[in-house]
Amino acid sequence: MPDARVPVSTVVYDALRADILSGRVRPGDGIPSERTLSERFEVNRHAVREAVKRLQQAGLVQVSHGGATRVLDWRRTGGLELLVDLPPEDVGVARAAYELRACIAADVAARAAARATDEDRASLAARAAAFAAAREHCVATDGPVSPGPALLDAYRELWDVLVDATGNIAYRLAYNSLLHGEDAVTAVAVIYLRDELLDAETTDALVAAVLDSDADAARAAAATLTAHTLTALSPTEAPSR
Amino acid sequence: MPDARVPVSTVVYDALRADILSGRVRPGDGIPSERTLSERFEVNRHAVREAVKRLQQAGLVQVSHGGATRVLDWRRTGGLELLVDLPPEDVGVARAAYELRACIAADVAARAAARATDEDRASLAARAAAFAAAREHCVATDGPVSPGPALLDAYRELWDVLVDATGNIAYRLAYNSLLHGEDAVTAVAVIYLRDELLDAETTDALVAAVLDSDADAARAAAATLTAHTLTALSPTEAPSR
DNA sequence: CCTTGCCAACTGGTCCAACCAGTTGCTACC
DNA sequence: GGTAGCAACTGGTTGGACCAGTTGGCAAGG
Repeated sequence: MPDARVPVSTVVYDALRADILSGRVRPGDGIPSERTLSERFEVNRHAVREAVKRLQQAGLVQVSHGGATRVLDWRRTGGLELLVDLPPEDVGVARAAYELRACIAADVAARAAARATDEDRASLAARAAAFAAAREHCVATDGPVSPGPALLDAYRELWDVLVDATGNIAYRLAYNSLLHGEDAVTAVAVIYLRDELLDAETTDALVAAVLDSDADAARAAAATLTAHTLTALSPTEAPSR
Repeated sequence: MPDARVPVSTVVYDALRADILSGRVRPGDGIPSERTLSERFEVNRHAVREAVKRLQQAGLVQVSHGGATRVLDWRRTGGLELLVDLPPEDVGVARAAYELRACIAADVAARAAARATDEDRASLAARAAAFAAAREHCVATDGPVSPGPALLDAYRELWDVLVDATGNIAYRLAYNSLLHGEDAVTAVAVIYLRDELLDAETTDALVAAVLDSDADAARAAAATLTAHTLTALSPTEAPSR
């Protein structure tokens, strides 16, 4: 049994973050004082302080010396890294995330096609081959119904190269934010991404377009691929706000 | 004179973060022990711990009990919120950020046109009027050469409404990440955004398209607007990676 | 009565000192 | 020479104390 020692400050952080993101405490509310929290969680005040520092770093609370620590409106002050902390059971959140991914992916494909270096193209070809092999193996082993995590990993590595090939650090960081913690939802991600992962034809077209420096074709292929997943996520409904 | 008291933990955090983001310490390197750092910065170990917690939260370091704290490759592990912490003098970073913004803005415009509620449309009309008024005032006061921060604020509020109208929390958070700390660079942002801020015709077309639920026209208008700024940021060069 | 000023009781910020709990590497024993 | 174990690191946690801002009520003055 993995003991999975979790630092007490992390316990406090997770609890407070969950209270804020779930709306149990509302923006403008004050959170209890550090001394009160340290009693409530039965930990030392220093641990509480470390947790509060992290909340502050995440843009969830505003701390003021002498005054109360207030909860901020994370929809206004939070950064993209909060996305993976939102309640994963909310399919609206998932759709929102994949819409953003679709938007960025199309641009990434186009810019990768326009800017990829020879080195990038070589990496892309290698990853594409690995992905194709994984797909073959997956279809042969699991059948076409349920692609495994291995295929998803190979697909991610493919996009990894594309993102790097854009030479744009902002795309890179946004991509990181969208992926962080996705390991926790890999199981469900595979379901949503099924059609996208198994569309070999369009994937090949995407790779070919990038290798051929055809930005428009690359963008179109990326759009087609991501559309599969958006369709899988209740296409007719707008995501919850 | 504003004393601008900065908590010591923030001083340590800023120093360590700068060392990492600037590359003075490389991924895989170990950072000095907490006790060493507390001596070096002449602060208490708890202050160092709070700083390290924030570094950990930002995805810049990996802490392991008993072992050394190692620097991570922030280009792989960092989130979008790091973007505004990157050296602002690097024009490549600015171009990367505005490319991402352009990508998202086009999608935001299209989805806002498709999904805006009557309430959203009313807000949009109000903000559009306020922006137009600010532009008139700006041109009359400062001349067409240098739009002031007030115009930029009005423009941001306009986009604020559009982002909310998409009903997509991911767009909202990404938008937040792109704006955070931009106040620090408002002066330079105004220069880059000049042509975009003063293109009244296209701005009006964008608002009209959203009010008219014309997603394609909204996307096109947004693309035209953001293209102005990308052109201002050395259009012929790819951003530095 | 109302205003004004001060002080006490909060809040967070910082420090010291100690100990617990993992990791690492050298050393001394087998 | 191999290995068990001890020491000397590392981070994790605790307690207590004090400094430094903010807040609100209470009392003295108008």
